[in-house]
Amino acid sequence: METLAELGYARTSLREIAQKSEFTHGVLHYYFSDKVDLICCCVRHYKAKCVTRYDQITSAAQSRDELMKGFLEKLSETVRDEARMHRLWYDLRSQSLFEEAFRDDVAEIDKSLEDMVWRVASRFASLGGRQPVVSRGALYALFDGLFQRCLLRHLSGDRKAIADLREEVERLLPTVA
Amino acid sequence: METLAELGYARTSLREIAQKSEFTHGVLHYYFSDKVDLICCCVRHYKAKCVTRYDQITSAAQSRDELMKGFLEKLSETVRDEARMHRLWYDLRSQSLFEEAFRDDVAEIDKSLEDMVWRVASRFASLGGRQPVVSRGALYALFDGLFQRCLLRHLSGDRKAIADLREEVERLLPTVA
DNA sequence: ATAGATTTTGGACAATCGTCAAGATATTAT
DNA sequence: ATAATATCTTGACGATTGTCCAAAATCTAT
Repeated sequence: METLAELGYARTSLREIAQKSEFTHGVLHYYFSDKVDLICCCVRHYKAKCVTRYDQITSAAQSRDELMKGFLEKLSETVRDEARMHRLWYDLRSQSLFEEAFRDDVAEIDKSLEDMVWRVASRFASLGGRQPVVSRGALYALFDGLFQRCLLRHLSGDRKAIADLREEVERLLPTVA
Repeated sequence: METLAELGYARTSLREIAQKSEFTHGVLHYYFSDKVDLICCCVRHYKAKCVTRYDQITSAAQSRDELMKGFLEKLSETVRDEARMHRLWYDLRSQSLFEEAFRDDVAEIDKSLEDMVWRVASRFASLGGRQPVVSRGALYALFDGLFQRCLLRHLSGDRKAIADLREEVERLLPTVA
C-alpha cells in the first residue's frame, strides 16, 4: 500500500511492490492470484483503517463547538499527514470506473464513507436539537468534493489549501446540520 | 482520446492509441515529445469541449423552471451519452495527484468547471431575484461529487443512477441558489 | 531427529512498453 | 519538373511487465 500510495496505480508494478517490501517478487503470487487480486485486497484493507476515523470525536463531543473543533482538527491532520494514502483512494476509485473487478469493493467503501460523514453531521445536528437538512448522498458529495479539491491543492504545494478547507467546512456544516 | 476513454490512463499505451487511429505508432513521436506530452494535449483538448456545455441553456432560459428543466436534461444526457469520456476526466484528475506534469492543466480545467457550475447557479438564483447562498468552491464540490457518484453507479449498470441524480439536483439547486 | 508441509527464492518465459532512427512516401515551393 | 521540406512507415533497441516453476529454505508435527 505504501508503494501504491507513492506511485499510483498506473505506475506500480508487482516487482516494485516486492522490492520495497521484505519479500521477493515471486512470493506475491503465492498469496495473490494476480495483480488485480492484490490491489483488491489493498482496497479492502484500506477500508477498515478509514471509515471510523471520526467516530471517537463524534461520540465524545458534548457540544456543537467541540464537535466542530475536533472535526476540523482531524480533517486537517488527515490532509497533512496522510495525503499520499488518500490520493491512492481517489486513484483506485477512478480505476473502478474502468476495471469492473474493483467496483464492488469501491462502492462498499464509498458507502461506508458516506455513513461516516452522515454520523458526524447527524451528531452535529442533534447537538443543536436539529436534523440534517440534506440527504446522505448530497452531504457526502459535498464533503468529499471539498476534501478532494483540498488534497489536490495541498499536494501541489498550496499552503492555504488546508486553511481554506477549514473555513469552508466551518461555514457549511452549520447550514446543513 | 477515444482509446484513453475506453481503457483508462493506466492501461493505455502509445501503440494501442496508434493502432486505433489511422496512424502508426512511430508518428506519435513526430507530433508529441513523449507520452506525458500526448496525454497533456488530450487533457487540454478535453477542456474546450467541456466547459461551455450548459452555457446555451443558461443564457436561453427565461425562468427558474425552464433553467432547471434544461439543466437536468443536459445533465442526464451527459451521463447517458458521454460516460466514457467523463470517466477519463476523473481518471486524469486522479493521475494529477501523482504526476506533476498534469497538475497545471487539471487545475485550470477544474477552475473552468467550477465557473461553469457557478454560472448555472447564479443564473438560477437571479431568475428568482436571489443570489447563491454558498461559495463557488462548495457549489462545485457538491455537484461534482454528485455527478461522480452517479457516473460510477451508471457505469456499474445501475438503472436508477440518473433518475436519482435528477431528483437530488432538483431538490438541492433551489436551496442553494 | 526425521518426514512432510509450508513458505520463499531467483531465474526464465513471452509479451509489451516507450523511444529512437533510417529510409520511404507525400507535399510544397520554385 | 525538380529540389526541398514535411510527414509517415517500419523495424529495432533495451527495459520492464505479469506470470510461472523448480528448487531451496523454513517450519511443524510426530
